[in-house]
Amino acid sequence: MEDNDANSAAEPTGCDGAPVEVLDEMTAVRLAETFSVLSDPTRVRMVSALAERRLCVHELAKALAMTHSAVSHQLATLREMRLVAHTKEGRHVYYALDDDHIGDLFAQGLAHIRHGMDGGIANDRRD
Amino acid sequence: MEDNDANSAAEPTGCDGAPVEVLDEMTAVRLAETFSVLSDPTRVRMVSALAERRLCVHELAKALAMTHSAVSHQLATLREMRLVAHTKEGRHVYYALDDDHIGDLFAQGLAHIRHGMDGGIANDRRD
DNA sequence: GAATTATATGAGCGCTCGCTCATATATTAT
DNA sequence: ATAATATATGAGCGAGCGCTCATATAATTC
Repeated sequence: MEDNDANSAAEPTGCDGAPVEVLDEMTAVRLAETFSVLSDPTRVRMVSALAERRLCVHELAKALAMTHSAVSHQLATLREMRLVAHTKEGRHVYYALDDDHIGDLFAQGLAHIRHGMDGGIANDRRD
Repeated sequence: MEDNDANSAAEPTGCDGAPVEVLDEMTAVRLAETFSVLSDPTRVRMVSALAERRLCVHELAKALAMTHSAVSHQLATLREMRLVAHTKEGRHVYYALDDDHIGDLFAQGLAHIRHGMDGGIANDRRD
């Protein structure tokens, strides 16, 4: 094995050459947590509904065709992440989006999906 | 509190009034799938590295301090989602980002996390 | 040829996640 | 007070995910 060459095997592309810069773990975790909010269809639809106007649990459950419990659990998660604000009025509790990141990411993701995407192929599903 | 009939109870805030617009299920699923890519710290760091330049599995594994197997599995997932392109050169396989959505979302999410919640410029990487 | 390097992949394990179910609490109506 | 409505929450289950381990394939070197 003549390791006199700069490369070991096939390409002079510097496979082990320059150091690779990777996002630090802490930031990666925080980013992942942020994106995790929209990584579930139910939460995506919740955010889409709450982006329109504030809603109580009952409305949300009805709109999403889900049980109150399931909706309440998801809202609790969003609340713990401080992404929604809740206001109690009578026996209703109204929830509203209270974080700009999520709204922005949702809007950008939606725009990307709805528009022509990268390659210019309008029709999808090709495998 | 004038029309005191079918309306349930507490608030005339239109709790059951106007219909709630929710994103359709198919779009919600596609959005969730897109965001799922960045919902894991490992993939976030992979994308951050691949956003810089193309890398082979070996480099990626080294940069992320992970086994080749784990990296290869994740790359397979990204490949199936058509988010990365792979090029075989000799015995190396180089991977590169091949989807604008992911890069954009990554950049925006990172900007939000780093700068609080302003417009979203910033294309800074680690260090 | 055999050995080494680079990557891919199936199986399996532990963990997390989202849901249902049951129950608890709070508010309003009767 | 009792009932009905509205929401919250713990427990638990099934599914999915990310990793490791073992093995397979391909290219390169000896």
